Amino acid sequence: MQPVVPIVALVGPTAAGKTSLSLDLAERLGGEVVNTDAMQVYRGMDIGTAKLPPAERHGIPHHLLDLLEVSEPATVAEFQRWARVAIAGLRSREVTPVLVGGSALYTRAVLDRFDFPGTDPEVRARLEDELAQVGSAALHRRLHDLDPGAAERIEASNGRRIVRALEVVEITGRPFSASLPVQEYVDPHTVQVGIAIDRDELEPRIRQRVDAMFDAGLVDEVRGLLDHGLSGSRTASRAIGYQQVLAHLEGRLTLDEARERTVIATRQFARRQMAWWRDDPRITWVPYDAPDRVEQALSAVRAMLGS
RNA sequence: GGGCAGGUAGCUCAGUUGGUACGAGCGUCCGCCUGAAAAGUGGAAGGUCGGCGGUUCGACCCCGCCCCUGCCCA
Repeated sequence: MQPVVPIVALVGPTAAGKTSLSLDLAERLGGEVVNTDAMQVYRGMDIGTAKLPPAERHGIPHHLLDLLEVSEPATVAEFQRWARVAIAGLRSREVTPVLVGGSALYTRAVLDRFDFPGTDPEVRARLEDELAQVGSAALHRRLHDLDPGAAERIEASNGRRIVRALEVVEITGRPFSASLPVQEYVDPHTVQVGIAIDRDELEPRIRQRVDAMFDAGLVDEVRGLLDHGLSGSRTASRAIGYQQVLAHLEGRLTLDEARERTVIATRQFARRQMAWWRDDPRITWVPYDAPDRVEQALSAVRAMLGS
């Protein structure tokens, strides 16, 4: 009989200590790390994404890092495919995948039953063009005619989601499901461990981390990525820290403003992250500062395997 | 010491020729989220309008004094 190889996913807000716990978990489980961070997939985005340098990985292989050039757009659907392939590959070798990353949608897209309807660059481009021309309210009215259910759930001001809904309707001829799917793992042998930390405790850590990033040369990193097409990019240039430093390099923010805006954006991001996981009853939460947090996480894994 | 400008939401600022502050952006808080998700987006809370006194039926807006900030003159 084949042993069951679990899928372990570590979630939690930025700056809570996911990376360090992931190393411990992978070590104890004989696993390898699979990144689920939307921005760490970019080559050259290291300091600002808090990417663990190879020398500090304790010899544990890390997957799904450095896959894209900053000029290339990233998408969830594509990431979902990569991640599932990587996970399947590890499990076939009886290696436990330890997923780590702060991108909640990415993580759910990998673990849960998420089906992304296709996309069509031409349709998308045309709709985006229209959005710029007539505005989101007009497109929302059209969506209301074509797909009342979706229009109901999407704000008339959210051009992005309206465009995507119209695209799906046009391509598939079916309504767009404008809400998240049910929380259901693709593979039942999945465990999610969340790092719990109060926002009061997180705030100073975020500030510290941002300061450290700037001190470590974030501005130079961004300057270097300019040659690789960072500023024109659709996704990479929006990353927290990068976006603000870019604004500084373009003279729209002072260095101090860029740093402060980065702290604020990170704090807001952490809030959004927590909102994602708060309503997922499947997550086992361990306090960020619990001395035995590794043990707690491991027992969550054992509990799942034993059940 | 004198002159000028200014003191309105946590911050930066609008505004009312005297009739209950319509405020805005940012921040904060709460929510949404299926191919940009470190993205996008909805809602809410927050103000003794520098202080004291006066004029007036009524002042944040007028008058006086005072305090604070910036600039200029001495």
